[in-house]
Amino acid sequence: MEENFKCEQVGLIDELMQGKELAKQLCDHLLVSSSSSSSSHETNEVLIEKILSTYEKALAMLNCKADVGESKAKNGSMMDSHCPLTNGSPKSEVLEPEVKNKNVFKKRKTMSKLTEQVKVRLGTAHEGSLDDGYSWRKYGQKDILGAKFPRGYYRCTYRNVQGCLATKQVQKSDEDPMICEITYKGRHTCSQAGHLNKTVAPPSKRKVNFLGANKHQTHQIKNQIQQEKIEQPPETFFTFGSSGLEVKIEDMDHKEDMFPSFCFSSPLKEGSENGDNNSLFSYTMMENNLMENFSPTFISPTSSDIESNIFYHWGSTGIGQSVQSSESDITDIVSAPTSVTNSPIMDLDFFDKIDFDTDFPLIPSELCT
DNA sequence: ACCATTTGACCGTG
DNA sequence: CACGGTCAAATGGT
Repeated sequence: MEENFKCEQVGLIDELMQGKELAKQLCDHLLVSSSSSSSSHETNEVLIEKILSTYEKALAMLNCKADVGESKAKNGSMMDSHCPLTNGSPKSEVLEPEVKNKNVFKKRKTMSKLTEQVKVRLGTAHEGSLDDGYSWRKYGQKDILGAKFPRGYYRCTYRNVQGCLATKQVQKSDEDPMICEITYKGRHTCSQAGHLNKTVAPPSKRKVNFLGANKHQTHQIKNQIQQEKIEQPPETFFTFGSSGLEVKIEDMDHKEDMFPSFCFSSPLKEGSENGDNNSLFSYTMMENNLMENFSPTFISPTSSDIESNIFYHWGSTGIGQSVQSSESDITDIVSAPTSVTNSPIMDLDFFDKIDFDTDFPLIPSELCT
């Protein structure tokens, strides 16, 4: 048993290391490509394919391991210590693992879609202003047995146009009506997700949530990431300042499908007036389609007057992290109208701002701290 | 007129 | 059969 586990772990590490290396190469390619006209798309594609394949293997191993681990480490002690990947939010008392975990393995069979649950605390904001960067269209509402509040069903706005099958369910918490539990299902295949960094927001109403990072802030980001990754809480609450949104990302199904997550936030240039306000964005990679999801919708640079950072976290738990942010930032983050037109700023520039080499802490030691 | 939301009906699953 | 999820007609807002 132990042997098996170690073997798998080694294999996993190999795959992930390889993935990291390939990602790095791809990054280099992209950087070169952006300057030279003769960009070798083919090479890039090959790299991407390799990366995807690598992660597929790694995930397969993880899934396999999870199967093994379940019976043996029922209490999660072993998994906890060895691999948060399989237990990102250890014993979260907030979660109702009963429902979620019960069918973990069953789910694999019936559920090709991934799910991710997020808790959002609503401040002054109402449900409608919950914005995760995607545009959703409500298609149903249902009273749920035993729940005080009805559950709202949303699907991607671009479902019909682009065949994007992402959906989410929003339900207010029984205990605290100010808390919304959002369950994401499926992944975005629409342009919102398909572009590495384009903000593809609906024309008006909806807003997107990311602020671009300045190049020189990369170091700062690195440092913060390094610090934060050490003390990453099993669960994290985020607050959307002016809107009063707090987001808590809980790892759920990623117990079986653990994917790296990105966390983009917009810290204030210099300590905010309200330091207690955090903003966040976390995007969890789903399935194996890395690139497809490698596209948290970015905030409109309309807030270009505000320096901001993008934090991403290639985490092991799928849990986002919070970062300080100013109220004004948050306002922008939550409500800044965004359009495709002003987003190109983020195009590929995003990668310029990221040093794959060091910023992608996709290293085994992190995967299994 | 177009688009998003609402809401009762319908359907699949356990 | 009950429940959760989805459909689609009706409704409302712009």
